[in-house]
Amino acid sequence: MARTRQQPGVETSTRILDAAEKLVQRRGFNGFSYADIASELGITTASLHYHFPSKAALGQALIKRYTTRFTDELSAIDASVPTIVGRLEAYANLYASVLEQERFCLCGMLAAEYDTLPETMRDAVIDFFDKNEAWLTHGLEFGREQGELAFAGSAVDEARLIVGGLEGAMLVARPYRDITRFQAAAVQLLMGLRNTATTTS
Amino acid sequence: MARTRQQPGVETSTRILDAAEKLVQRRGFNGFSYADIASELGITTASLHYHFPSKAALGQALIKRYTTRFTDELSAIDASVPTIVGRLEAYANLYASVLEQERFCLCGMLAAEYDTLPETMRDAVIDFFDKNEAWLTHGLEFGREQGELAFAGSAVDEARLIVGGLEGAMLVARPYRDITRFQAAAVQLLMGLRNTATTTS
DNA sequence: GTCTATAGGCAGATAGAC
DNA sequence: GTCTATCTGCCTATAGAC
Repeated sequence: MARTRQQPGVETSTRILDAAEKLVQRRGFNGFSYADIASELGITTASLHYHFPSKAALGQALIKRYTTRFTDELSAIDASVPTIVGRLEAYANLYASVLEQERFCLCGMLAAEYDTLPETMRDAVIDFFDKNEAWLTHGLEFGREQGELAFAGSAVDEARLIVGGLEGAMLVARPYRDITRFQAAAVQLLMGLRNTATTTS
Repeated sequence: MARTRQQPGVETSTRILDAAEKLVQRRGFNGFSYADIASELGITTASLHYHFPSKAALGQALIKRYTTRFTDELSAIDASVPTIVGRLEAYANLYASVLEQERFCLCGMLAAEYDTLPETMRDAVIDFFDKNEAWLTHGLEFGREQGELAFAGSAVDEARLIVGGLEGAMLVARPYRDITRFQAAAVQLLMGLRNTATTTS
């Protein structure tokens, strides 16, 4: 019915993942069916099973691709943004761009549904959060050593506060359809980290 | 099968709401069925429809009861805890007690599933967050006037940061089955509000 | 790779007896 | 209020033709 325009050069498996990703981020893993993807792509559900034999397999592939894309973007930030404050802002903007598409973080959504997920998907969700936490922790430690940042507790706790804070801000902002709620929270979470004591020009 | 022990004095509708509430908080509104409630209570799904004609009606009743109970607890905090810092700690403990039962906030879960919910449930979810925000905003403003609290931005923004921060901390802590992740985030969110400049004995 | 056809199960919901 | 019986529809998944 509401089929998207054909993209001749794109692999069918990629188009399936794109459609499924959007559906999970908006409706949850338990809130969509193979029929939803099929109607959007103009193929049958039987064809979907050729590419992804089970919904669990599709879900696992979804998280894996999402995590890879995300960590690639983190590497790109490291390579292009010199300051830690700038990197943290770029990190928050990754979340903001998801919200702008009227979606929730894929793994935030799956964290809510965690109890109902197959084991392989659970492990992949944890892996996503572990990698977020590791990247942030490293950046925060480095920023504090450099004197660019200042915060009271441990870098890990600060990293977890940021991940949870951004996920929660997205979660609550979405029903209100108000991106400024997220933006305000992101600013507050990151502003307090700036070291205002020392001289960094 | 896994039927809970009979509670002779408790209304059936109450027992239905209790079972459904637990299921939604653990598995989501799209992650449970009438059959789940029926087997837990030892009655049939047809009986459930006598008490709640549709799943949407059950969901709406669920949120309404949850919100009422929550606001009652907020009133009890106001009546029994003198300091604003103490009230905020008690507020965070409401969330912590949910997590201790291996559950997610009912409305946090429904916020994730928001796009799939019937209209009446959506409005009730928004109402829950509005009431949280209003109570916090009032407390924060009062605390700042009294000199007990100190924070840079507006009270509303600070309130929204706290709601989102606690919801997100719960969301991420649950897959890890690690309550300390939530506790650490809660402490960090509230600690920074203390006014360390003036004299409050 | 994609299709038709279909299996087998579970979903929410209703009618009507007790 | 709770039951049995049943409806209709949707779900994931498979077999086998093209």
